[in-house]
Amino acid sequence: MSTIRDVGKMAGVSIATVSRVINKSGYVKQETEKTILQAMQALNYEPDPIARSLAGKSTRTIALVVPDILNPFFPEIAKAVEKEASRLGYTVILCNTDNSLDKEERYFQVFEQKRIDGVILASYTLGAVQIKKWQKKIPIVVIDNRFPQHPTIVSIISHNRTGAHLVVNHLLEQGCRKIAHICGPMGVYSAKERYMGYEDICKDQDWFSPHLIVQGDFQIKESYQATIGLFKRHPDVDGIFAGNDIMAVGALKALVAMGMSVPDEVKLVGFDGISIPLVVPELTTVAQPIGEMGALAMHHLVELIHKRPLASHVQVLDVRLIIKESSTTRASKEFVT
Amino acid sequence: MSTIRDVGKMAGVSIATVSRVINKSGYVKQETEKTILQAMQALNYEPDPIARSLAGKSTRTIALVVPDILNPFFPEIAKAVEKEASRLGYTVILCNTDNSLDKEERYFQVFEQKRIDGVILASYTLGAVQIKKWQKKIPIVVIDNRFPQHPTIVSIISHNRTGAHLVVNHLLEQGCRKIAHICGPMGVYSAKERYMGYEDICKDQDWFSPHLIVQGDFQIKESYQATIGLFKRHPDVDGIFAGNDIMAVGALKALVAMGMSVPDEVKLVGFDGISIPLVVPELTTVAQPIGEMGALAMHHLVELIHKRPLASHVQVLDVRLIIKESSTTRASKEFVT
DNA sequence: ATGAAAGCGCTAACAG
DNA sequence: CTGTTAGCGCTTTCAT
Repeated sequence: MSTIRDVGKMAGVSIATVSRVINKSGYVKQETEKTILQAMQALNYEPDPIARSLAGKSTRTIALVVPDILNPFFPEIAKAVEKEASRLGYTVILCNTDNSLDKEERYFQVFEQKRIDGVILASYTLGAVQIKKWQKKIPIVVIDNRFPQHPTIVSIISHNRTGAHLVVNHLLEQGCRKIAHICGPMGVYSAKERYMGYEDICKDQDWFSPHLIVQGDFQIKESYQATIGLFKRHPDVDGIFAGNDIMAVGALKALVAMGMSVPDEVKLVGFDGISIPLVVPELTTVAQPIGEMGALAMHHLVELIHKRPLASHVQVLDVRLIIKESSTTRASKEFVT
Repeated sequence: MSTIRDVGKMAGVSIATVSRVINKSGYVKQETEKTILQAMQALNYEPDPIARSLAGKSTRTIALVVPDILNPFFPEIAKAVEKEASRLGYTVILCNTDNSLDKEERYFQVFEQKRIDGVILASYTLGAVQIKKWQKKIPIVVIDNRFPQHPTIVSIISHNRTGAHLVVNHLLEQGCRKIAHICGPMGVYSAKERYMGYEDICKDQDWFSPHLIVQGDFQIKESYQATIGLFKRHPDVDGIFAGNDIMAVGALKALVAMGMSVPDEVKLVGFDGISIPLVVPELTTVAQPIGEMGALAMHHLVELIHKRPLASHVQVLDVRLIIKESSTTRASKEFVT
């Protein structure tokens, strides 16, 4: 591996000048620049990122923190973030927290130590106060969560409440007369918004009862149990809005176990729009623009890193209802070839 | 942030001595060490990893290369790798290649440049020759693949052929009389082994025909099409062994689309044992010890990094058949609470 | 427009 | 056992 000194020597200039052309900083005569560029080519020179980091500041590395990489939502985020990062010349380190505050704290310490340039944070455990604390030391973009009381926290989120409206209206159109909701953790903004969206529309229906809302935790298992419990109390539920796709899977499994058919007896809708078709029948869901969220998060993070002002700290993206089999009256059996 | 010099000053010793205690290298008087440790505490000193990397060699960073982070198999690997890496004080950078040779090459160039300590490589596109080329520059552990012709390539894989035997025998026991196989890319060792395992047992059955083997590519979509095609030619197939879980999902969707019931008319088995329950009915599958594979890969990689000899270059792990609903005659409907 | 020189914070001979 | 010193490869004033 050749160094900046080799290039300087070959081009007959000082390393300072070489550095200038590497960084496109300061003035360099066209001609000199050309000579240097040629020398770089000839020597197959690549600036050493570690030395640059030590001398300068940036490590061109960002961290992606997710609560549970096994939930397909996060691989999709990861894919988008990584793609965009790669495009921008950044490297992504992956951090799985298992929803543990402790791990999150430890990671952030590592980030500071390793001089990570920025963090894309998906967390339902870390509070606004902690985030703001770390934010002083390192740029952070929050994804799929927000803190309305703390508008200085940059976040990317989608229209959860509107999405919930889409779900409930769709279910009503499909003829449902008793729609239940399996909600996510109420401490989580997006879960709460989805819940409120459900309530917005349902609370005025004559069949409505608060008992139709059961608590999940964004995991399959809990949702399975919740669904079983729900039907013990309300065997006549004919529509379920699950707070995310994973919980919809749990609900579906419960329904099948109880011998109920989807969508004939109960219609089921999820939320997230994860692209891997999890179940048969395929799930109707509200698709968040996951790829866009990841790319946008990366984009905003870079703006933060360069201390450029952001047009808005909170970006709310549109969602759309993807209607599949789990919520529509079964059509004639056809199959695509 | 305090530096090694601050610590030296405070403890009244040279930076060399401080460095010695940091690295536990060379001799340091007990007493001196204590003083230094105290100074480190007092100053809240943390050695700068970047400076260490520049002066020394290791970056304590490894790369995890996966072909498709959306396939749930890889998040499971990622989780295990990251967990073990984190435990060992390593950071993991995530690289998604979309099965593109080009991207893989580019990533390896970045690894070299960034002085990544090692790579855990899941790839079905990179050939043994390329791997050996890179291996000269950077330690590599291959996961879920192997190159029998090139025993110097360290790899972690499981008993795919045996797993396939388990599947076929199980299907036969369940009364299947015509078992098809949706295989993965024949260039991929594990896919081939699974295929051979299938063939080992099936080729002597009176119903056997090579046309019962259809080509998939480890993706849902292709598998769906393959299944449709298969049944056009062989409507009497009553058992399917899919080369991985994702393809089993594709097959299931096709079967449902064609109006066939699983497991009543056709029994279906996958391979991988991904932990997220993908479909209803739940999939019978051959579980690879995914977590163990990830952890072991990380472990071996660290051995390579430290140039310690490996007991064996190729480690083959046991698999086990997980019997679920997709392959067993439907039992009476009970549900767990 | 270019160069000289002083670091960034640490490791690793080498010398005592 | 400990200190001195020379880098690692680059960025960045400060001169010229």
